[in-house]
Amino acid sequence: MSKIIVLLGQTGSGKTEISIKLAKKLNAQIINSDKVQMYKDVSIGVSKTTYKEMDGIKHYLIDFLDLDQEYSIYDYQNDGRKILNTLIKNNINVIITGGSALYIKALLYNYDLIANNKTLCMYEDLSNEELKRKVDIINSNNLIHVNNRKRLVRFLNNYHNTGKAIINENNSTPIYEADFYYLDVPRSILYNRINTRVDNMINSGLIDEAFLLYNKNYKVLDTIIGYKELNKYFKNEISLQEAILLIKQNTRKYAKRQETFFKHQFTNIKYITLDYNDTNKVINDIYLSSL
RNA sequence: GGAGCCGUAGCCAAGCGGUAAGGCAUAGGUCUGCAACACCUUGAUCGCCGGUUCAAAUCCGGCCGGCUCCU
Repeated sequence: MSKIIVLLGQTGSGKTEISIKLAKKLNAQIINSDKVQMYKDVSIGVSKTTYKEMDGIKHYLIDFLDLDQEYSIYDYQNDGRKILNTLIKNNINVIITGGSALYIKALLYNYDLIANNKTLCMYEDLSNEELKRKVDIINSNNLIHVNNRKRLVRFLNNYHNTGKAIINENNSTPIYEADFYYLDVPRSILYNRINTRVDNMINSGLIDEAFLLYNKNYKVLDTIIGYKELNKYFKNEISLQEAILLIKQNTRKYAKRQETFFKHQFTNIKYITLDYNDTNKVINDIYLSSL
């Protein structure tokens, strides 16, 4: 019977290396669950796992999307489950790793997602208060904050597309049996790693990579850390120094959000303390605990 | 040596006599669809000393520190 291991960890925690070494040990294959790693043409800024780093381990759902291609969490759920089912059928162990927790949830839990559930109406003529009132009428138990316009709009679109007033119900039943591991790294160490990683990205040519893509005007690039800040620099809105500091800061903030979200969403997590001087120990710990 | 301006939380900054706006950062948190998103919560007694006043970050004097100009 194949095992499913979910390797959680903040950006910069070292998931990639651990996942590949673990895959070798478990004879497993890897499904990527990081939204930005799915895109082609961005590599330095997203720390895309290179072919060399993969070291012969089969990876799925990585480096396959065009930057202007639409791909929703619904698509991911579908594609991911197909792959997962095939691997299970063939008795192959699988490791799921990546920073997009919501994608992992949608993949492994009973999330009812509907195809083509697009945001058709932005409700630009309504104030936050008016939007909130509309949402309250449809579902008085919703916990969406008045100021969270993006979520309010999404709720209303969702309702009109599906007729469902979804509020976080029935989403915590797992469909697949999986073990969750969280690479626990002390805040100060993680932040140092993040800061030096950004410096390394710059030294490895991130500016050139970003500039090339900047000229092609892909909209997603204004949402991806590393590219959105450099875009501001290319537009002469900030200096290079400011852009670099912003990249570091935004990455740290993202890591912080990941931490709260992982801990909040996945209740059966096993925490693994990471010692960077001895990563083999971590791999061994996970390996033994997964048997 | 003289003249002027300035000194408010880690940073930026409002207030100009009635008991410290706001923004950013930090920290904590929320979360079913563009999720590396969006949102919530979070702090000081105002350079120091003295004076005036019922009351001073706000007025006066001295000192310290910074900036600009003049000789």
